[in-house]
Amino acid sequence: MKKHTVESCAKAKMAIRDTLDIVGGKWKLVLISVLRSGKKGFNELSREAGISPRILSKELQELEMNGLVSRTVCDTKPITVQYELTDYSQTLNEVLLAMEKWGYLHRKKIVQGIK
Amino acid sequence: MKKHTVESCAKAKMAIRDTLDIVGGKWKLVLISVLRSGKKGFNELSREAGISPRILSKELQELEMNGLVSRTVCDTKPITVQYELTDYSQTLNEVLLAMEKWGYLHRKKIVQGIK
DNA sequence: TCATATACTATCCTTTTTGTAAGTACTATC
DNA sequence: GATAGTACTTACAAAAAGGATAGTATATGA
Repeated sequence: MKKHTVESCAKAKMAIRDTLDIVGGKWKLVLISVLRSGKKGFNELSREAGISPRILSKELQELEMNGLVSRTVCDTKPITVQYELTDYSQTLNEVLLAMEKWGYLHRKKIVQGIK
Repeated sequence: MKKHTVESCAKAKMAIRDTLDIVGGKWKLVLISVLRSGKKGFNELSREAGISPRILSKELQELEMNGLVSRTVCDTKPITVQYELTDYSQTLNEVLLAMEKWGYLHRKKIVQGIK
């Protein structure tokens, strides 16, 4: 078991803030989670995530800037763009997994509390 | 290795949203992280987390409502209140740990990128 | 009585985030 | 030529989040 001193918690606090700076907010982790089923086009992503084009555009730019998503323009008839997770985004797997698990757990707890 | 189908990602998406509903935002996880070094009073928490009383009050109420933090009034000379993590909050350990680890990793990556 | 400390709460305001609706540019199809 | 599909962008508006400042209530000590 790890100790939780005031100092170690100060460092932890900073690390958590750093993480939140990159993947905090309403959409970042949801988008990454959606992109895990494979590369997607802009409108496709918009529909699947339920996010408006304006926000999607902004979020994707930020994710790209932080090296979590790659953008590829395909030379198709109507030009298409593919958004895909990068290798670096795999480092977030633990975070994603932990949050998914907790989400399931918590929902279960709430549902049982209602019964 | 887990499969990432469109369906499994839809469920994951919901779970992540559920989690974000409870511990999303700028302060919730930071507060929990700070409280891991032990129970604290209101002003103490305000100072350590660097959060204004108004927001702190609101955040603590929400954390308490969701069963993650307990509030105890102590019958001292100037009345004091202790905020403490609940047992249920321990279920967030994996999330916290994963985010801490990623924060460290990412900061290291950024710093090296600057060199 | 004045200052200080605890734990908030209230008011006001700014910033950030999110959303809606419409528009641009390009190509292909009816 | 009108319509539709791709990928966005722009303008505007609403809502949510966050913060600064001051005030309330209680009690202790100088």
